[in-house]
Amino acid sequence: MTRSSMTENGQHGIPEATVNRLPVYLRALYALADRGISTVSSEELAAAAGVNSAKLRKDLSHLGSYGTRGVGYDVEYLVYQVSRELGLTQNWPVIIVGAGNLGHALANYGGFASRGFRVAAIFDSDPLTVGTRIGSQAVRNADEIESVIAGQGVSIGVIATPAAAAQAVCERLVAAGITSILNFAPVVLSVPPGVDVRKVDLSIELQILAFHAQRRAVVRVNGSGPAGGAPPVVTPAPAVRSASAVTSASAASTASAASARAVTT
Amino acid sequence: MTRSSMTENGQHGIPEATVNRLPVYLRALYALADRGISTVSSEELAAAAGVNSAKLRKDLSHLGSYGTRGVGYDVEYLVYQVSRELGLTQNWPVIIVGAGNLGHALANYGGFASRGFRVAAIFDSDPLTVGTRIGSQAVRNADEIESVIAGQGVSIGVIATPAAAAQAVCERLVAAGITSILNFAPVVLSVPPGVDVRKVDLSIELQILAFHAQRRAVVRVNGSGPAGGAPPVVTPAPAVRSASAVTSASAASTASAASARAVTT
DNA sequence: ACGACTTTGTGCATGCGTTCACAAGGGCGT
DNA sequence: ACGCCCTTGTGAACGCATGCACAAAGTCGT
Repeated sequence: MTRSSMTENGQHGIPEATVNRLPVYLRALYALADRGISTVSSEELAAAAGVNSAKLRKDLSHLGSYGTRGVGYDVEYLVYQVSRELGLTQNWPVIIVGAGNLGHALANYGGFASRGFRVAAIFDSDPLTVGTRIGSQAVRNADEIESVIAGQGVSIGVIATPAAAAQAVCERLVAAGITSILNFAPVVLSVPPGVDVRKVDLSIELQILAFHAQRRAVVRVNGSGPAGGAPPVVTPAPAVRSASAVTSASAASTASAASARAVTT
Repeated sequence: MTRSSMTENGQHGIPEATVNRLPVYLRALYALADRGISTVSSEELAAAAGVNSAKLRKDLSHLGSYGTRGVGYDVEYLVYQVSRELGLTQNWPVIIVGAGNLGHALANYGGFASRGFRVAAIFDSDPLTVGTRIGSQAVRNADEIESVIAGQGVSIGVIATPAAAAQAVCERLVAAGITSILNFAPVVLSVPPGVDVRKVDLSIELQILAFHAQRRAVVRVNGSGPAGGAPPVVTPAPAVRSASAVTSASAASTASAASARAVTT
């Protein structure tokens, strides 16, 4: 039955930007519920979620009219509605590929299995790592990836491998039926249409922060030096832009010289 | 809000969306350089970065005219220009607060210190953790946060603490002079204006993936059951929307109360 | 019972981001 | 030297997201 009256917004009507915020609202709602608060206004909830109240109301309006005018939203009821919209009323089995530092941390991450997700298995290809225990799980051999996916109906996979292995792992997961991938490896994964990829990348986030930090610093000093705290400037060699030697073969060797100081992963 | 405004395009006209993609381009450029490629067209680079070529050209045009028509971009030169724009020609000291599973993984993360960043220190408040070694660093007592920030001119901090401690740590970092924060704790940090916060949140990413996965599944089955792989449905209690007991304080503890109606997901 | 007050839900305007399509510009072959 | 061809850089149109401002709607006090 279509619960929506207007234009069948049940499936496709929710903007992507709204979907990206729903988990934030959900977390804020859980925090409110834990504090015993049963009703919340859009103003309060927006403050807790760090967004504009009008934006929050518009976001929630895409799910339906779940508020009460003059009062606000019932926390418990809204938790349920948002959870349902996000698909958290089922318990998604998730597999983690890569049991290194990061895979380890992920598997132990409490908030992981808490609401809507459970770690179905964690895999590694290193024979020395296979068999070690992480929390309640034992690290399984990568050979079993396909059977676990098929056997437990897994559709979400987390890639926590080195960058060099990520694309191959990705293709293997997709071939085995995974349609949603969370990628921690610093590479751009290419996937067939219909597969959803989200990436989490520490160094990208740091670089974005660095940009803004530099901008602040330059504005403060007005056009010259870096940050006020005076981190040492280590300007690398700026390549001279020659007008003629574009096709010169020496560029390749200088490129490898530049890459020599760059450690991959 | 804080965007361009002033007509001075010379430095600060770069849109936020572009800044967020520059690190991706930079990584793709490094990968090309490692393969000995010295010149790249916008089409090729865009493919490597997973974006539209027109978007890439417009993004790069905000940095200046660094391409050669009919040829493309010089990889090495563009690496330098993007790096400079991102502020990576200096070596940013970064501190990590929280030496748990995640802080451990972050401190060991190679790509961290490789390009433009170095771990100045990692802190924890647990006396049992303080003093243990992670890579080349020893975990330092949280008491030293302020002195390290001041002494080394640190302006970027990473919060890898439990959620409950994050806000307090954040305020402490800000008070000590940190202006850029990368937050891994699942809370919305509130900071004074002028401080830049980015968040990385595993469970939020998973929930967004779950939304799309559910949408795909529902579309495929057309309105009834969940995914084709048949993950077990564990529908939690839908809260009954009462018209009068809005102010009841018992709601929080009865979050797991039995459902009145079994909603088919 | 009724009016004043509170808060939701939303039309609308504005600004940003994306994409198309093409002119401008430079290299390369002849 | 000259014209063909390739690719960049960008003007312009379009679509999406944001935030304001207000009417609709429901509650609470009297």
